[in-house]
Amino acid sequence: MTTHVPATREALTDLPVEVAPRLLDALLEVELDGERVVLRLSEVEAYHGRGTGDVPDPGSHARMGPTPRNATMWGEPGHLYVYLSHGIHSCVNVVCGPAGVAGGVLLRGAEVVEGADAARRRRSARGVVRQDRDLARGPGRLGDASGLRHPVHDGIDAVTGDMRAGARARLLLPVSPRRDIATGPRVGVAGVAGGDEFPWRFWIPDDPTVSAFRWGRGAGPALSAAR
DNA sequence: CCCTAGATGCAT
DNA sequence: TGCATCTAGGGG
Repeated sequence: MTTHVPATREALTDLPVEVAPRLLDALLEVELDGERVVLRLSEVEAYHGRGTGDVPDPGSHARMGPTPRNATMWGEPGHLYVYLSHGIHSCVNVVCGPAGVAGGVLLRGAEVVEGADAARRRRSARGVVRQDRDLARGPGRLGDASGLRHPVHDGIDAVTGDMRAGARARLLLPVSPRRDIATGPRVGVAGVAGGDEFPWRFWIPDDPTVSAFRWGRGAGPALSAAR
C-alpha cells in the first residue's frame, strides 16, 4: 500500500503553522551527485513573516520584509529555503503559504531511512557521529546530512524535483497525517517569539530523532507543553 | 563603517 | 562554557 504521496503546490499553500504538523512523518528525498538520502521528518517549526494578511512573526528571518537573504521565503510554496546558520550549517525550510507571503517550515529533526552511509560521511566532516539517530537530529545536522547547502541549493523546488547544482529534492507527504503530535515554543528564538505567543514547534512524541536543546539558553521553558 | 547576535553543534 | 565562521541588521 502507498504510505506517501508527492507533495503538491496546493497542499503547501496554507500558512506554515497549519502545514507544519502535516509535515511530520513526511519524507524528504535528496539525490546529490548520484547519492540518495531519504529523511523521515520528526520535528519541525513554523515561521511566518510580516504584514499583508500574514501573522507577524518576530522570530522569522522575514520579519523585516523581503531581503536578498530571505527572498525564497516570499516565493512559491514547495521550494526549499536553505540558509546559513552561524556561518557554519546549512538549514532547510519548506516554503509554505501563498506566493508573495513569507512563510516556511524549518526542518529540525529526522530519521535517516535511506542513505545512512552518505549522511554519516557528510556529517563526520564536522565531528564524530556516535549514533545513527543523531545523523539528522537538529537543524544543522539535518542540513549537513541532506547534502543541501547554502547558497547553491537555496530555492530548489521540492515539488517538481528539478535538478539544481547537482541536487534533486522531493517532498512526499504521508497519506494519513499523524494524530499524536506534540507542540511547544520554538527553540533558539529569543524574546517573545520563543514563548507562549508562538508555540509553533511540532514534534513526534518519544521519537529519538527529535532534537535535544539546552535549557537556559534562547527559548526558555518548554518541552512539557504538550506531553 | 563597526559591532553584535544569530532558527547551531561540538569539544572542553 | 567557549569556539568555529559568516552575515544581516542596527547604531555611530
